[in-house]
Amino acid sequence: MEDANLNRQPGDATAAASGSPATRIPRATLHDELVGGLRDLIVEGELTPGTRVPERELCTRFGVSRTPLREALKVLASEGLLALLPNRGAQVTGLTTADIDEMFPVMGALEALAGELACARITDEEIAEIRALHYNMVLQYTRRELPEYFRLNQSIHKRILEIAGNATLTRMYAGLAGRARRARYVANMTKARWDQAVEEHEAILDALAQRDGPRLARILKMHLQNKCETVKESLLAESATAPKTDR
Amino acid sequence: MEDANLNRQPGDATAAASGSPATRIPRATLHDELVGGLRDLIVEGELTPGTRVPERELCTRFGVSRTPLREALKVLASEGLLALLPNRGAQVTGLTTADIDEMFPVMGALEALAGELACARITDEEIAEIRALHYNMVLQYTRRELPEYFRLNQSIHKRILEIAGNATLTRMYAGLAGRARRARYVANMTKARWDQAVEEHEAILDALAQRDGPRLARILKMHLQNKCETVKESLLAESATAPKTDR
DNA sequence: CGATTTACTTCTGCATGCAAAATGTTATTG
DNA sequence: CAATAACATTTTGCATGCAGAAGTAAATCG
Repeated sequence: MEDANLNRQPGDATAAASGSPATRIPRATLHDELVGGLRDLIVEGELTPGTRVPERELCTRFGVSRTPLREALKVLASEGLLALLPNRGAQVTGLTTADIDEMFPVMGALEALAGELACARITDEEIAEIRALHYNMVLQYTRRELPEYFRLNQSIHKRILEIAGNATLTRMYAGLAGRARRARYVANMTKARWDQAVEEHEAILDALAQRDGPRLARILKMHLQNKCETVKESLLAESATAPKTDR
Repeated sequence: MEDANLNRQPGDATAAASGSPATRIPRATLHDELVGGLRDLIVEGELTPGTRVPERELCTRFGVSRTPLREALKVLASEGLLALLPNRGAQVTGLTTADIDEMFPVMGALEALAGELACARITDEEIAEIRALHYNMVLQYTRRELPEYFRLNQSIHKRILEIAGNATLTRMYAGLAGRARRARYVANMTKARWDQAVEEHEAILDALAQRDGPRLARILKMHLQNKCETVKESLLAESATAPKTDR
């Protein structure tokens, strides 16, 4: 139906200028495309927190006019990824440790709920699926393949959310996780933290396999608490090496 | 029906500075004003679910052009209050019992977290404040003053959220509560449900006063479960009397 | 010289314009 | 007379235009 290339009619649609990681997933509508594309730019860190969002530049980048782009900015602002300064445009919000301290307890509560719901609904096949993901993840852990480990880790959490079968829950969690992901803490995770995370994931798998909802909820809540600490450590370490202006 | 024309004047639009604690605060920017105004129209039920949102009409109503109005529509769509149909504009989303079944467990998890956090932070003065709200609410209950009861009820829940001191949590909860409020179940609440709610609120006050976080969490979770049933009953009753077009 | 004022250049926020799609209405056909 | 076709009208989605605010560079003054 639509080209991944977003060329609009008038003459000036300057396609991808400098090397951008690009957005490969074409959404249904231009609006969704822009929201997704911009969100990626923010999460990937291509737009620096604290700096003004270059509206015109992004227009040429995506090959659209300001109207749809600004619509996307408003949406992202409502998600908390941007801050709208009156007469001063949009600004990427930074992640402070205070933000992390707020977000992770909420994510913990949501994941705990997801765990409980999932235990009540999970099929044997799904348990097997999670188990496969888990041991693949453990494999990457032993190989010290951080990126792949991280990807599988995410998959497991995402799959539990899906199994919980609550779209609202999934959406709320995704919103928070999207914001939290900006911290990109993986790079700074210590060995001890990594060991701990894997251990907790063993317990998660176990509780799931036994369909012990309350236990899984407790484990997940704790798991998120530890993740919170990991992210904060990473954030502090990063701000120590690269003292950027945040917010 | 009243006109909500917001006249804009350049240079004058800056916020009403000197901190006046007015109950009705006009939002700082036009964008926020529109988002809030439209959200009210939806929650109040003035825009019927399932029907197309009359873009042009709303423009004249609010006295703005389509650009800022459409920006607001996109935001409300991202909140789930509207659905965007490609080339067919926006449509107010209806609340099905399935939606309710999804939303209330999430709200329960969030309120439970809020209760735990609040117990750890609440001051004696705040306990006294909640107690005052509570017994005022009970008074309205004995008077069968449903609207005022409902308002105070909301105040208590909101206050607990505030005391929890987690802005992210408050925002997420507010988003869900805003959507749920469209059910306007108050009118259809049975006496039994009302009695039960007041009883549970006694327990809430008690747990708060004792700063028993885990207990408060349990109570709130249960409280929300019951609220979920109440809302669904009301929704079914309403759809039986007024069988409108769904979605 | 540093600080302020002034002139100029973006940039933001909103209004308007326009082509394509959707919708509504009348005409036509079997 | 139901169904379809042809046309007119409205609506949507995006581009563009424009006044005013914010930012920037030059000029003036102490």
